[in-house]
Amino acid sequence: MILSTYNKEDKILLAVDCIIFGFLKDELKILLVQRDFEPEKGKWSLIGGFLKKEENLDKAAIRILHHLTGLKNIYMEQVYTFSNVDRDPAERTISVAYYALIDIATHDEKILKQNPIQWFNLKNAPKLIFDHNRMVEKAMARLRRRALSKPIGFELLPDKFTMRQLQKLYEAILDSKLDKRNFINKFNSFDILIKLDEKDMSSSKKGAYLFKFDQEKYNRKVEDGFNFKI
Amino acid sequence: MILSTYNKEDKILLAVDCIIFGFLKDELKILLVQRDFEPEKGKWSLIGGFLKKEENLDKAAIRILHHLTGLKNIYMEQVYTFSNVDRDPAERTISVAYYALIDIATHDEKILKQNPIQWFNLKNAPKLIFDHNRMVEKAMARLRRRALSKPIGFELLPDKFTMRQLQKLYEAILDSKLDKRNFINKFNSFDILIKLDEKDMSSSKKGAYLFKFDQEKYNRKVEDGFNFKI
DNA sequence: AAAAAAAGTGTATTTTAAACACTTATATAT
DNA sequence: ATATATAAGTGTTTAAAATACACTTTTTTT
Repeated sequence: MILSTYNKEDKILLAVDCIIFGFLKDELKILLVQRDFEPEKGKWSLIGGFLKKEENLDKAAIRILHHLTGLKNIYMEQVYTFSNVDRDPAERTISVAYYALIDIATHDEKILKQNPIQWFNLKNAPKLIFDHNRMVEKAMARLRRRALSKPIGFELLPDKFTMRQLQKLYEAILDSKLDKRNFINKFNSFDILIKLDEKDMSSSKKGAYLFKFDQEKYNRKVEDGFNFKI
Repeated sequence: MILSTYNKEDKILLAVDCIIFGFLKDELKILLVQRDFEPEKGKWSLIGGFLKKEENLDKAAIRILHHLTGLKNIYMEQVYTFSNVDRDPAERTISVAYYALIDIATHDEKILKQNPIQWFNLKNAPKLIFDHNRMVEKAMARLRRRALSKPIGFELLPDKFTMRQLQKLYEAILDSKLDKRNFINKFNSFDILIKLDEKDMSSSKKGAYLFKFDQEKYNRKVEDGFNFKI
């Protein structure tokens, strides 16, 4: 900051838009809202709102998500700040994109009480307003990078899940088929799973063992990172 | 964006701060400026300025860098947006950090004509104002990640450079010693270097062959990415 | 009793990373 | 002129990780 003093003329509205990813029935999903004010009223949009003067961006993202979905304690992370001059035709705004990861199975009732909000399969989501599709792409790239460098799943899966569900999650995020045995061997080498005595009978006759994450080891792995090569 | 219409009250000043990395004599450096206005006048700071209403952030970063250093066509990338409420004691501002990579040897004269600007070794740079040290850390983490996933060097080294210089650059960025033979073998496997007939005599009696990047192959590698394991 | 459907499991091969030390060229000092 | 000092240059062996790959188990349904 130099050669430029504070100039009121250049004050601007800052928006926060949330790319909310969920995972259900082997599909990555995204939570969208039907916009209820102009411009672009009625079109599908990311969930968003404006930063208030007395809060920081992380807090704004949490507030906006909570206000519109009732959800609390959700994993969120800042992705990128979008600033094209004409991105919002109504007013010069800049938007900071945040992404969130949600386990739909556990949280669904809460969300769907809210009305104009809806989950879409990422692959056939509608065209969004403004630069929101670019935001989704950028968040998706971030999610992919995250999946390759840290464990993912705790935020997106229910407490108990099968190996197959975990593999399908990775396949959805990385958009590629993985070998069942190699995936399990690899994931087991991270040593962050606890095998339960319980089985999930919903998807096969034999039943599939349920697993949960060892929270402490999981967190340590998130810190340390790893290298998941697909 | 929903349930919240545009509210003038929450307009805010957006700053752009630039973390400018350079490389000279086996050391990573950072370009800092002595702030010439209050608050914190006289203290060392990142180079920065405010976004104008009629430009986007990328353009603002380019303008600010050019205005303060005379430099053009410099590699810049957005890093993160910092928004703590009290980050700037004088006024509620939010700052978007950009990092830039500069080959000091080629550009130095231009920069140093400008007065209160100075290169510091990253390792013994002064304490900076506001949250600028956090910005540097975040940019450094980004630079490290970049070095592990894409070739780096074109932006930071002179056109012609020795293998040793390239290795020292990687060592500085990754903050670890690398084995000379393994580094060369690995880097050669990327097939982006052209060995010249020329030698650099400045650092040894024998002289070291100079290399340059094959621009096209380099760019392709930047696109495709790779996995550089240290 | 046979068929169908998903779960579960291990090994051999290939690729990649890591560890490691001597020779070469040349300027400078004796 | 000879010895010395300095950095450059160069390959191979070993260890670890990734990949490719197919059959058996369990249980329900017919």
